[in-house]
Amino acid sequence: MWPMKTALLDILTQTLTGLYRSGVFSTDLLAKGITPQLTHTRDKQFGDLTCNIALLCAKLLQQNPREIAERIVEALPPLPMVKKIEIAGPGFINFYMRDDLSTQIIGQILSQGGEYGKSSYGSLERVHIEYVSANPTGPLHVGHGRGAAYGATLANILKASGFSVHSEYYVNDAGRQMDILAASVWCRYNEYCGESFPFPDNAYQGDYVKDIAKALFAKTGSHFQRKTEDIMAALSSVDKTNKDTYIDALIAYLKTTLGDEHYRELHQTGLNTLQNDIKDDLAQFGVTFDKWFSERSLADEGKIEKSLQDLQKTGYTYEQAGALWFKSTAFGDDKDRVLIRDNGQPTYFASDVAYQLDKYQRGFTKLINVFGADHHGYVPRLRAFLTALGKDTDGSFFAPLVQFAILWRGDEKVSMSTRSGEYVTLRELRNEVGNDATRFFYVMRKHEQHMDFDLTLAKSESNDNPVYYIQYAHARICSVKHQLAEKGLHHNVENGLAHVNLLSLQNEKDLMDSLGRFPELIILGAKNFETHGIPHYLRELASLFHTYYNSQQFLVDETTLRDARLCLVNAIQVVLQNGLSLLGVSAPDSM
RNA sequence: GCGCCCGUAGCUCAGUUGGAUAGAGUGUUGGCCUCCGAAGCCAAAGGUCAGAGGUUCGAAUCCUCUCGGGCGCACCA
Repeated sequence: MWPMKTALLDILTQTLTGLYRSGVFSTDLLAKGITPQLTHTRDKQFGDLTCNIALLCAKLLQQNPREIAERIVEALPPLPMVKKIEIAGPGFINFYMRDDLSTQIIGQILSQGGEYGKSSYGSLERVHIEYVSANPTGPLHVGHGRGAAYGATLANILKASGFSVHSEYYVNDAGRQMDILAASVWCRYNEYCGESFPFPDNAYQGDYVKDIAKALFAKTGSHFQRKTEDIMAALSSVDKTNKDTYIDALIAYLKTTLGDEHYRELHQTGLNTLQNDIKDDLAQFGVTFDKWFSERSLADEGKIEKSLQDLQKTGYTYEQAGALWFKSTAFGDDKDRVLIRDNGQPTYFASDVAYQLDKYQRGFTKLINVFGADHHGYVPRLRAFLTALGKDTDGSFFAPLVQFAILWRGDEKVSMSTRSGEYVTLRELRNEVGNDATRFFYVMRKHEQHMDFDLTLAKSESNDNPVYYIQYAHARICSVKHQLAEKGLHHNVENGLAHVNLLSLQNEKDLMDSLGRFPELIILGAKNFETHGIPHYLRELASLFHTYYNSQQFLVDETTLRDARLCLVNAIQVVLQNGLSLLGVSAPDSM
């Protein structure tokens, strides 16, 4: 159906131009930005495809919409794919497509197989997609999981739509949070050595910190140990009621007492352990990246300095109180932002400026930054500097926000706090619910929609999860094929394809219609950066199949009808597989 | 206080970018296995699209306000 639809749309567009040139229409609609649109009808009494262009331009042309529709229909060239055209209601133009058109889709799907659904819509445009990018200061939690599932699925959708996609995880391996992690590891390590120095409130509380400390001790012995009284003495002048200054003082003390080399080793141990853990976790979740991009490498390679120079050339920077500021308010941000702190250290924002510019310099023409919704306040300042540097003038920068998955344990909301270490990890969720259900569940909701994730329901009644419904349809198809072989029968595909016209039941027509919509569904997802259309579509397709299965026997005695039905069933299987594959969900033969 | 996201069936969510009678799942009620897998199918019931204005041929969708929920507002990342 899809190639026909675009072809018909082209013809409609040409017809409108023709009507303007020949003076029938007083206005060039296309020049006014009014373009025809073809949509699938919800009700078959209105045909297969419908166009509302006459209604849209009625005011502009100062004509009755039905009259306009008539002019358009009269001007259309002969359309071999169309059975009937009707003008209905206030002025809709309804197209009834030829019946054999929809049956052709079966042959197309069977010949394309795993390629069916893919298109060249993206024209191999180079897209950079960054997602997850969680700080390596602890294991991924269920909030990160949603971003991971969304980003990976979106990347798949973009690839299938003909974009050249490069995916990246930005590793925040520099900055204060990593120092706090290092300090946290060291405190646990020192405890392990037998010291009784109190663990700071705002250090990372999770048990994984203890594991890292233990491993560090096993590897290095008590080399990093410091006596409690020595630490107390060193920190005696620090205000212990202010958590932030206290932990910063502790970090400064560690850097001094351990020396550069050993501090780096401590720092690196925490980083490596957690990053590997995250990498492993995501790989098991079916989420992999083309590149893990190190924040620290930007500073090491002088890219921060370079991009700040570029930014300074724009004139939108200034110095105040010893710090370098970016005048982001000139571009709609709430307040100006610090680039270089008064202590000479670049901020996270400065790194990100360099990172985003680096993406452009690597030749990407479309940048997608998947953010957690709690970072939405960060987007205006990113847009601000891109605007200042003349990037994103063509709307090449996107920042889809993924809302939180709010966890519920029965009626109780699960509180999430990274610092306190009280949160459900992605790994726990995967182990209890399963990868398939987890991935499916995450992307079946619109990414900007808040999502309720009821753990007790997901765990105790996982059979109710819609992913099983779809997988069951696939397993049933496999089972039918198994039965076919057991009965000693053979599926003659050629014969079936030659007689797809036998598939004339309403249910069969609905199925073919649905199969034909798959490619444009993927493009729609790529256009809007939306993943939830695929799960909804697959559920609907599975539902149509289950209805079909219950109402008709596939393995009938009439060879030709059987061959034709099995062709349809095979086509359904292909689309189920292709669709599930986009979601990173398996299509099991049996369950 | 300011900004962003959201409010659709008892619950969880779709709604083809402003179109024709607002749809699914789940839950409730009642049916369907001598038959390719009952993790399935069929049917019934369930709505002032949070509320009030406005824009127009036409609004769940767009603009304003009100109410309610979530999240942000660092020289943290």
